[in-house]
Amino acid sequence: MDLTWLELMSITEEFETPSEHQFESSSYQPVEPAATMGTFGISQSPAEPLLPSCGPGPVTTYDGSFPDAMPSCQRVGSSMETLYERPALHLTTRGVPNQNALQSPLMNLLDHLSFTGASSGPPRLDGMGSAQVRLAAGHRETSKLQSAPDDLESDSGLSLGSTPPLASPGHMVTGGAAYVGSEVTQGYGDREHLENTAEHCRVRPDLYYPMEYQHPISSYPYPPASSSYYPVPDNYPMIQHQRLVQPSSLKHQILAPGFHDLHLNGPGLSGNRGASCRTTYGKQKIVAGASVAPPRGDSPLSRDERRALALKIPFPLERIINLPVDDFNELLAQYTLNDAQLTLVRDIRRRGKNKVAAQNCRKRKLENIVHLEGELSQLRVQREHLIREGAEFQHSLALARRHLSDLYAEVFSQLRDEEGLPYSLEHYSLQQANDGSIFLVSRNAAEAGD
DNA sequence: TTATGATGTCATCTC
DNA sequence: AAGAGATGACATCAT
Repeated sequence: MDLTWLELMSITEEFETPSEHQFESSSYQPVEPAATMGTFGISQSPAEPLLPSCGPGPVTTYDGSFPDAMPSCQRVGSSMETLYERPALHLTTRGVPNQNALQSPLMNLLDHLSFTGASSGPPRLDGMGSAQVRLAAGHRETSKLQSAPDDLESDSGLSLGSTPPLASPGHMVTGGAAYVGSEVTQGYGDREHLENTAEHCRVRPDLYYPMEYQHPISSYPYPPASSSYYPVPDNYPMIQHQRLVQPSSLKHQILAPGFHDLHLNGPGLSGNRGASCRTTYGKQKIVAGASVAPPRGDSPLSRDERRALALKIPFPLERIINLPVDDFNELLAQYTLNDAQLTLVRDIRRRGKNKVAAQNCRKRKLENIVHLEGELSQLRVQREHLIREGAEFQHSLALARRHLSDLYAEVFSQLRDEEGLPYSLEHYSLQQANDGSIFLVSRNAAEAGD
């Protein structure tokens, strides 16, 4: 914007110093030097006060369409465009080199503002097969991964919908198999229970509700809000969505037991199972991640989710983040939480809100960039119009001067014949009285103060 | 291996 | 004073 403004200002400066560039070598030279070389001096600029009489009235010849934003320019251009001929092409295009020179950095600037939205494409999941094999067979490896410190894991935070889940049926199947293989042997063999668990955890994407896109599985029956980490928001309508796949199901199927157990049985009962969830996640993440990491938006558990799980936070993260402060405090009052839990809950709330704020901030930033890009385009159009009108103005001005010179020579010739003026034209200068009258004054008299 | 974009998080400011 | 939102800066991850 600043650059464009400077360009526009530079144009006005150009207009103020016209004859240095544009017309000094033009076809009007035989006449113009008469006015500029002191053949006769004009103590007041002759063009402006005399121009209205130079032609039979304004004739608008410019056929371009000007934007509304520049009416004054249009008026100038049309009023100055008198009976004289249209400007030559080399006049109207005079600004082009400047324009190009100035456009280049602007275009370079805009080149960085690419909104192609080129998606990175679906994640590669071809490594999941091997990951699954290892998940099913590698208990030793699992236990090794179990001990991985939490802080070494992703800092990706909550997945509240900022990243559109990427569909991967294979991903789902593999994840489900991994879950079944590891959890059935730990007491989750009941098929109905398993289905309920998977279904239960599919509710998790309702955390996406503040975002623009929604998950398709809202048709699944939501469990009571107090029984899941991922309840449906209180005021969130049940909307049928059209997505055909449920890309996050791997995460939820893998993680279902721990969460389900936590909230069905209350805190304190899910230790090993929660650990098995983390183990499964950790194994999937590390083993599969080496070659084919799961999509970021599909990461099994966020750091805060894992921490909440570890500290047995007895209510869902969604409520922690999205409840109004009064309701949130009321929620906290319903439970007896230790300091660590309270700190974690408040951190989760702060981070969750800030994450949404950051998303909004970035969205606004992009919108601002798009808006400024549009303004820049408009300014470019205006600039081109100004350049074109400036050239036409210069042309009209030159023609007016030429006309005035001819008129002046003609009048002087007439006066000299009628009044018997003793000197040639160059011995006189023009002076204008307060009433606008033009006087022919002898230079000698003028110098003498007469 | 490096560059780049997307996203989360923290610190800080403002309201 | 506390909470929430906005935003720059930085880290991390995926591509």
